[in-house]
Amino acid sequence: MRSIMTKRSTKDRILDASEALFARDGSSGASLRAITQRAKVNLAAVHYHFGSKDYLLEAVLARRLLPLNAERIRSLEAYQQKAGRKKVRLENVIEAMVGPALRLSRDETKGGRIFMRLLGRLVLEPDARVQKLLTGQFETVLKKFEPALTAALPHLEPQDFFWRLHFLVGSMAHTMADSERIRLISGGICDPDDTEGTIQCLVTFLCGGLRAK
Amino acid sequence: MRSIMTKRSTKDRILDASEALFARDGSSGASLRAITQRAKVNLAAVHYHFGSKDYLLEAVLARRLLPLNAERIRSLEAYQQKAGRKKVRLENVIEAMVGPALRLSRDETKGGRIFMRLLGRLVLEPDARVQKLLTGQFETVLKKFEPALTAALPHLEPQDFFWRLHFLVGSMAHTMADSERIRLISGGICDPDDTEGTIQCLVTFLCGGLRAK
DNA sequence: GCATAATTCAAACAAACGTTTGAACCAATT
DNA sequence: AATTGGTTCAAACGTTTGTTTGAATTATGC
Repeated sequence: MRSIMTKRSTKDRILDASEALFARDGSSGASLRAITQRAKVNLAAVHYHFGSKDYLLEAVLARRLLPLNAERIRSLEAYQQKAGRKKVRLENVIEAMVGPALRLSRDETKGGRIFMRLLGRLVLEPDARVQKLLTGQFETVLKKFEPALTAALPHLEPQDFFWRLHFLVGSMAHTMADSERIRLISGGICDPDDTEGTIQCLVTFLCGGLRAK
Repeated sequence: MRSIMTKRSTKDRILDASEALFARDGSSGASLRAITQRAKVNLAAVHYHFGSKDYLLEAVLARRLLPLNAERIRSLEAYQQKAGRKKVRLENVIEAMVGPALRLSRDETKGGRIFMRLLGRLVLEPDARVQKLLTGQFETVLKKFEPALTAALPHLEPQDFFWRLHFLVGSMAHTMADSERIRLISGGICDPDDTEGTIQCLVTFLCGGLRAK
């Protein structure tokens, strides 16, 4: 089996269906019955493979988030190596931060905007377990990026530094999570499917904001 | 009645409790039983006064959103009047856009961060009725702001213009909705309770980003 | 103070929820 | 061929859900 007609496993089918329905209906709005029906899987399979609905949500997150953050760090290290003993340009640091995330958010074979919409929703969900998982992930990334960022922005006071980092996260999250509204509001002028164009546009905006005044 | 010991009406008590629980648990996670219990009101009162859970959510939104957008437009018009026949500075246009929203998000007597958290959650909820209400509100505001914005950013091509507007919304929404994480991540350096400081910091960042390149 | 309307109340409704159970199935090992 | 361990299945568990009902209560107009 699984040679050419690669039939996805029960676990994967549940993860895919959960990702889609958690994103569309929220973590409490999506029912296990709807999920298992979409996955063409028995209702009890969720508890057999994941233990509970909460653990299922955790698994959905971990599947995408761990590779994403690994890729961010890998990308930053590549820029650092290319820069040698010089410091990395701000544009490159920001690209390493938002590029992988935006590429993931546009890669439909890896959840794409579906997962990003879910992520956007969960950021504001005060469920303790989810919050711990998310902020833990973010702090891991921040730890790696902070030296390069402060080096590229030497004149920025700590207070402004963190605030602007906060604004950065907002722009990035909003762009990842909500990719169709921009098309609507711009009257079709902006194309969120042009991933690299979007990234470049976002990086320019963010660097302008970070360097301001 | 209602002279000094101003006892809030059943309707208002329901709205307040709904706002809090919709924000904390999501629009499907918050149950009418939890809401009516918090409001110290009979379960059937929701259907008597609002018709259904969906209409209740609409009422919760309308109560804050209509005055907010009116205030934004009022503020922009005040800057326009002060500028006379000269064009309004970008900083002032942006302040008129994000200032009222951030002040509302910090005004606990008017829902404050509770309402903003709810708003942040609903932006990503694809429920048709909610989406129509939200984008309708935003377009009303955008119609009023677009001339002043393009005048203040004459060198920006339409595509960049709309993208950066999109990024602006993201930063603003994230700052309004999630006011405690910044304190945590900055290690206490940033104080989201300093509303005017936050606004100024955000305006600086956004103007830098909008003017970039 | 009576009649009429507006509001509140406890109780019940069917439907949907997450979770559990125990038997059935299937692929491999002995 | 029998046995084992992992997996799937239909059915049921007890709660909780949004909503409805009809009577009780309170406020309003005359």
